[in-house]
Amino acid sequence: MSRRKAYIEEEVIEKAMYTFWKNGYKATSVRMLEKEMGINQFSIYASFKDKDGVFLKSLQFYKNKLQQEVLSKLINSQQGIESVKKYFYDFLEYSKEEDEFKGCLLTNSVFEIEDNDEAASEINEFATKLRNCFRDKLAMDKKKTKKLLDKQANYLIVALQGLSVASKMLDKEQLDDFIEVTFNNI
Amino acid sequence: MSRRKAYIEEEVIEKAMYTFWKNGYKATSVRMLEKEMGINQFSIYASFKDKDGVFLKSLQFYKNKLQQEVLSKLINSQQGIESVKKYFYDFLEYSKEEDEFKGCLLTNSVFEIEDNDEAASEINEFATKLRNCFRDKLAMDKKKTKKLLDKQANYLIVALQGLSVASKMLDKEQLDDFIEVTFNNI
DNA sequence: TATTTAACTAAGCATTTGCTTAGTTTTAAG
DNA sequence: CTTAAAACTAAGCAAATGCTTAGTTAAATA
Repeated sequence: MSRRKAYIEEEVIEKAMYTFWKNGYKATSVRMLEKEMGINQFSIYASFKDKDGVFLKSLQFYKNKLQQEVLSKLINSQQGIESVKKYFYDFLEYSKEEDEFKGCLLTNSVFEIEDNDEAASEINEFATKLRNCFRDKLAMDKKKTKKLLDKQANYLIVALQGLSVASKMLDKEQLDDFIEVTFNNI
Repeated sequence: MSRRKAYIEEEVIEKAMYTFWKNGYKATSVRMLEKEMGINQFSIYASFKDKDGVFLKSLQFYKNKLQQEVLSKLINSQQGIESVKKYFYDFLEYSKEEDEFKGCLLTNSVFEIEDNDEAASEINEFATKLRNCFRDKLAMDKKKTKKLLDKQANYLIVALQGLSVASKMLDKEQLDDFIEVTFNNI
């Protein structure tokens, strides 16, 4: 009855995601998205409503990818805290492209989502999932009080955010050192 | 011979700094600066050349303020690592205004300065100064190898960046916990 | 007091922003 | 083959962006 879409939404969202990841939300214009996604502005608005809609889908795409390629391996691992340490390294690998560190799209976006509650929810949701996972892993190793588990899980989350920011400025060795010290007393 | 300026540059830069701190570089328009600084656009351009010029001066103002109100007290303290821990708390106090946490202007700006080398230098300069200070404090407490001092000083820098990001999302208690665990590790 | 220099005001410039609309092409059902 | 619904193209909209310019006012010096 009607014409078919000439693009696959998930494919163009992946391209949008990389554009947002590279430049940030505000520095990415709809013209840039048009170019990078390879579709007309009209199609962008028809498929995703507005720029915020594209951004939200991009965050979700990133989140799912990070979930599948990094977090799920951590969750499925039988190891305790050592596998969280490995998560940190895997995340660092994941967060660079052609040796250009770009940090974590979710963490970077914390600075850009003041007027976008849905995006903020996406970010908090992943942080919570990660925190719970860290908590479980911490619980595997030693007997710890509930309070200490919470404290150390939060600590790991914030450390990861620091690592995300720092990956924009520091070299690999310095980041390695950070991870090592982070896990010394946990 | 000529008319006097109706404003003091340092005073209007302080106002600009708070505007950038609150909104970030890209989300701050020259019209907003005009309003917040209380002077005409022409005066902004006459005094500071362009928007980047205002931003750079704002970063320098922030840096000097942080230096005087937080870092210098750390440097002058006779205590060792405990005073670094206190620096973290002082920084958190410094980084909020009317209970609205805003993180660290320098750290926040890491995401906004891709085309501004001078601004990047300002940020790196302060990080280096801080790292050296941390290094000195760490050296006071115990005998440590040079390599370990470097490692732990870097660790504290990255932890501080994490704290800056996290201060936008977490509550006071969680941030307290982070600081506590951070210093268990060194 | 007259002159000269710089600081001011406010209007306006070209460009870019997010988004829309008018009109055309594709597709599948009737 | 006709029809109708949706996907396309490209031009264009109002508003916002960073920055400039033409013209006015203030003040220190001669």
